[in-house]
Amino acid sequence: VKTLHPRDGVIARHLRRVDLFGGLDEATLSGLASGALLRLHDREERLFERGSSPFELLILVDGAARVCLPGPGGGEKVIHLAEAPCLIAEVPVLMGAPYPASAVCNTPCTVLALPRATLRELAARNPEIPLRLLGAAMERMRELTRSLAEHSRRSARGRVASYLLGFLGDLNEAELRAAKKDVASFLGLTPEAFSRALSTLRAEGILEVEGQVVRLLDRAGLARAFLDGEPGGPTGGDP
Amino acid sequence: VKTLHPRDGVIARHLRRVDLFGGLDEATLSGLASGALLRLHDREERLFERGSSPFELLILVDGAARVCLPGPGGGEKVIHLAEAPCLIAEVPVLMGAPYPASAVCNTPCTVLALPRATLRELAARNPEIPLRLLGAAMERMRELTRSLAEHSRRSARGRVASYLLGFLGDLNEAELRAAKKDVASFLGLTPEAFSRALSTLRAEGILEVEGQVVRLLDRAGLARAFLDGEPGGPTGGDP
DNA sequence: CGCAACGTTGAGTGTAATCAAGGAATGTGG
DNA sequence: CCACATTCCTTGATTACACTCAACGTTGCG
Repeated sequence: VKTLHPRDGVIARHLRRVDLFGGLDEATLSGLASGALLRLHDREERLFERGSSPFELLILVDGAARVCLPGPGGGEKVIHLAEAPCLIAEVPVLMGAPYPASAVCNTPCTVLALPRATLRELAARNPEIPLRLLGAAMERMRELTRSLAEHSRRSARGRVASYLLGFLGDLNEAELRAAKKDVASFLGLTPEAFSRALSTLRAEGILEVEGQVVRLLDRAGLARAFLDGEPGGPTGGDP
Repeated sequence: VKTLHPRDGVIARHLRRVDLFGGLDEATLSGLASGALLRLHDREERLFERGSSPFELLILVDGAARVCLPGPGGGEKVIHLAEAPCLIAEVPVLMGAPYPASAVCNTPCTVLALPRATLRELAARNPEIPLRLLGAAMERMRELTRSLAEHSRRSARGRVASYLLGFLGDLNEAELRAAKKDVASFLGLTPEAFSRALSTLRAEGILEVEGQVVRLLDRAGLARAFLDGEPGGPTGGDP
């Protein structure tokens, strides 16, 4: 870990990139900036530990991290893949409750840390802030329920296709900012099963994989794979 | 649906049974009570629909319900089993965001509905309230992450054991307040797999099942079943 | 009194986990 | 700069588990 002390303008610029703070006025932003710390973390460094108490709001401004629960056999189950710019574990910091999971850097990460005291002070002056944090929490929740439903899908193929569709968005090329084994864990698969699913999709000419870069060749094909294993197929209605 | 208009005292008494409102002062409670509606729902009636916007906070004061996402083949995937007394979907109502899932009564339900306007008004006067709601949201989140991790467990046996341990708590007899097929769905299993898992545990003398009533005979045995299929078993350390 | 939904059991199949091995990539120390 | 170690990724063979399909007993409801 390495803490930087750049001019305030730098921090404010980082803050503006985060959706959460995008629309705030200059005064509030500089207030946030002056209370914040900028830190650099190496790969595999831990941002926080499950069970410990948060004393600052973490904002990932650059890099990627994974949020995971300790698995039974010493392994870990990834429950969230975070990519900058985003907030991490905003709910615990608001509540003062212990972290429900641990976070580890997948790449070198630039993190903005906002002490609870500063956050509360600013929240008191600007009621917009807690509402936005709550909104972020809501988003996280939606994502978790989606993951949960997704895990009930039968085929590995379908789950991988679903993930890639959400991951690629409108682009037809993107980089997995996590080890494949971690993506596999996130999807509730073994690394082998994930690798095989990718191989199949590649063999079908649907995509190309080069290291961590995924290139989409046939969006319709991926959409078809996504529907794989759906019992009823497209449900038209009951006669 | 049937709306009741009991004396205020009745509603306040219901409110006090909910953890969320347990510690509030009389004035606040009666304020809440006067703004609330008491409703009775039949079995299989829907409390709210995925996608629609919440205009009131729902408090389940009696009965049980399931929260579910529409499955692909017309089926449904249960993501939460709610038992009175508890709050339902507190985050959407706070944010004004659409419900991420639907809720259906498993049994006849008594529900207290608190309009958003009333809730906000009270929240403004008593800052304790939004904090408590946030706490409830936090709890829900913790549960979701737990479920997610649980779904990665290999064996149906282990998942069922895990669920029962949490479900029974300190008691050694409790009633599933949901159809077995819904519990199965919640656990990410088919009804058949769930039934078989229960059969196995019963055959081993670990528990008895009578309709929806589960009686625990061998807590240590259930704990052993819970550890079933753990790759490393109890990890002592590396030589 | 039938109808429908649920729950249980049986038999067969398929998919993903497991075990095993080799190759590629990354990072460390001489 | 190169040997070495470690981790990750991939592929193959095998197995085990849960899903599917099917039949039957039961319960509750119209």
